[in-house]
Amino acid sequence: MGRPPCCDKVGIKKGPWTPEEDVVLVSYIQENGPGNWRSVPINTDRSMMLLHAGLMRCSKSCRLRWTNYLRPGIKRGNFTAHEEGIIVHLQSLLGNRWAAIASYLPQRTDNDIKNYWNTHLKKKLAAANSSSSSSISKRHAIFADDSTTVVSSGASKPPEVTQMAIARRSPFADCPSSYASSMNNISKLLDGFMMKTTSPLPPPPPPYGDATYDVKPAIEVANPLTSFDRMSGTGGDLAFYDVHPYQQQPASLSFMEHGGYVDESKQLNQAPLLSSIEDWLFDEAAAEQVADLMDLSDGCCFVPMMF
DNA sequence: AATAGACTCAACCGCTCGCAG
DNA sequence: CCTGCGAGCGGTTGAGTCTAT
Repeated sequence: MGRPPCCDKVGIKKGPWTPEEDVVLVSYIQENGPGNWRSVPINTDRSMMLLHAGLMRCSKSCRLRWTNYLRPGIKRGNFTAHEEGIIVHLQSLLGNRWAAIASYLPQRTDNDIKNYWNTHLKKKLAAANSSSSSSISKRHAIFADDSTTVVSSGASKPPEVTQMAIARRSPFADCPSSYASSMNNISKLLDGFMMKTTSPLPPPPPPYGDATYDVKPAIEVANPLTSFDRMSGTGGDLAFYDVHPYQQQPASLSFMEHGGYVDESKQLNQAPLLSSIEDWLFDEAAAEQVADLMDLSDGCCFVPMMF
């Protein structure tokens, strides 16, 4: 079962992406838009090879790189206590459906959330569980097994319905504006790339959590990525994500037109239907219990509309 | 200072889903 | 309805980094 891997082709590069490759991919997406992986230039070969301007990567790898790293609006670095609470809350509800969880935190990628869960939150919850059998776990029977995929709190509604409601309630309109868009990261990256043409050693990309990496730099006029503002519609202020569930007001659609978050936009058009489990999801008391369980009170910024 | 072990996270792999022909 | 293909998802891996000894 399953199809042969798309990257078996001889000559297709694998492994870490170089800044040069990022630039090539970004340039390509600037021209063709994200999500058009099917329509990437195919060089006489019907395989999924992206052979654009010398980028020898398969489309799968390109898509992953774009969605997990280069996509505009991605927040990188430390997860806030608020985000942790949301993730724990949603994981208990949806199980390891990281894409669904990520749809509620559009600035985080499913990969990022998955990694963070596996490396941080799982341990936190395990420690909390071992120390005390909390009321939250009793109430919802959710933290006993990390691989839980079905919530045992009596939800009869299909997960996708729940997802829709979750997506409708995106709290992003309330998110602080301190998020760094990956556009800025790319801008930095491009700076490095361009400097490379004049200096032998471009500055290495700052490490995770580096404040300078997250602080919005001035995007140089000469930077080809400046047009990302137009493409993404964010204008650098993440207006794209400003989707209030009840306003039903489409955010900037230019990015969606290129295939970004189409699912969410579809979901937003669904009629609101709140099950009891969804009520629980947004139940303030439940969230507080999660926060207590995880001891997330320090610097916590639970958004009032959420919790 | 050197080394081993633990940790992190970007990227890959295998699979399913959905659509087009 | 069947088949093939691209997109997307979740699990896993392994190289790089950090920390403890």
